[in-house]
Amino acid sequence: MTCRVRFAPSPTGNLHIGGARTALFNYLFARKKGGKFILRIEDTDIERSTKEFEKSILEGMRWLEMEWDEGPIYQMQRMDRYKAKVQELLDAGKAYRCYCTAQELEAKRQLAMKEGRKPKYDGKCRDLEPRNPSTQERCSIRFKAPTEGTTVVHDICRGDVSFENKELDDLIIARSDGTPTYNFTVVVDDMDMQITHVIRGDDHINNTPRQILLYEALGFPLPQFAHLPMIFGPDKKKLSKRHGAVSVIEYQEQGFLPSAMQNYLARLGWAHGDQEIFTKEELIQAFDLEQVGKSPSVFDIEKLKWVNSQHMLKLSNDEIFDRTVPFLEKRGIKVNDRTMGIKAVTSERERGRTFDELAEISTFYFRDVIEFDPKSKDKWLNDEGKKTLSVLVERLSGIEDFSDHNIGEVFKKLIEETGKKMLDLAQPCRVALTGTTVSPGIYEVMAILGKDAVLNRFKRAIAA
RNA sequence: GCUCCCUUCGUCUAGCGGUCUAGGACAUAGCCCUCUCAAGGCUAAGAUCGCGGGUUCGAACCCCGCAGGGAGCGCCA
Repeated sequence: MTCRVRFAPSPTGNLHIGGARTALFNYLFARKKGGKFILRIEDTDIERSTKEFEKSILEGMRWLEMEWDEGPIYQMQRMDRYKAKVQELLDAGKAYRCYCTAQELEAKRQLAMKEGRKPKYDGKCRDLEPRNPSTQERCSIRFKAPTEGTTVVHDICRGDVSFENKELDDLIIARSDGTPTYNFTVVVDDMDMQITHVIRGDDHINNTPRQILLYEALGFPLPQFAHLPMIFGPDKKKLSKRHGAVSVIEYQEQGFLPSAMQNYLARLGWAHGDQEIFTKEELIQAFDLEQVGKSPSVFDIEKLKWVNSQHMLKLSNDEIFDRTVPFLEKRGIKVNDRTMGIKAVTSERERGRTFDELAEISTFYFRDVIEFDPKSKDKWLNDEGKKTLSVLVERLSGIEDFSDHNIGEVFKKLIEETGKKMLDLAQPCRVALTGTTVSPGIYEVMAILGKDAVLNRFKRAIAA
């Protein structure tokens, strides 16, 4: 039987880091096994679901290159199917109508907590004589769960986890407005979609025994379960807005590569020996659910940046440039000369760990007027520095072919004549040209900028 | 409170009874390279394997307690 897995986000927020990792593991598993990866939108929370969030989730999926084979399937379009299944359980006596009000239930919950009991439904309506539903009295439908015995979850990642059925209560499968609830729809959907492996976050493990009971009541064979450990923020608390960027699209906006994000996310809770850097193909090849760890991991942006830099190193200069352009444009820079642009960005490529960083440090090439960093200016654009620049203006003007090599010759000659150190020549140039004391090799910078720009910037620095 | 789960350097992790005086990676520090900064190379520091008991000739790995952390306990998903 071919494997069928699904990712089932609810469109009540953007695709966040944790969701993306879950999606990725499903995706990798499906590809590795030659199975199907299905996308399902769990949009039954009408209050909070929006089309915008759904679009954003799909965008995130596409950005991370997790192509789905089927779907998206919308739960809202399957209402009739759920209702039919609820009726089936009702007819079989495996579910019953509950007339308790939400307020009543909430009061009982509070009381139970206060008294140190587990706040579960007391079964008040469980054995009520069935009333005539046509009276239109508001009621929810509850699943009649077994009160004794043990339900064992055979989990691929964590082994066997057992629950006493008496700890589980009669969960509501349909609200009083007739709409089905999560634990019920997941089961019906996974059954109908013939899901073979349910791979999801381990915040769902406590729901799993209930779902197993539902499978049994509905007379369906169980899928395999795999619960993935959570991803935490630096404070070891569940990742949330407080930790900054949680949504994957924000990482796209920060100039990370999809392949790097995949790589980093895959290594959270999973490892393949000592290997750190993986291509997508390598991930698919090496991925194994049984190797997934059990303990939660902390999301570390620094390591993500490093992984990203490693993936950037593999790109061609053209590709690096093309991916940097949007980030230059964000800074109001329009690159007219592509050849020059490629040279400029290439000269900086090892200095940026994301495309956003790369764009930032490359801007000086494209601005007509650069700003001097105050500290750098004080240190290097002093009388001595300006004198040096003046001499250079004179010497450099004489160069016809303004090349790396020829510029270097001028510097060497000047050093020979004056006995000055290279540092004392290079730094004033750097500040004059880039505004800071950090840049690629100074000959290279000059050659890329071109003679006119260099001389203009020198003159402006001397006058500053 | 109750139920379930987790626990190896600051962080991600390797380890699946002897090869562990615990390996790699990020971050940190230093050195090399060098016109600055990166990249790259080398080195250092950093984990009494949460704690306490067992089992065993032998335990990070198996068992039992304890502690800490997390998740769930919704007419949310």
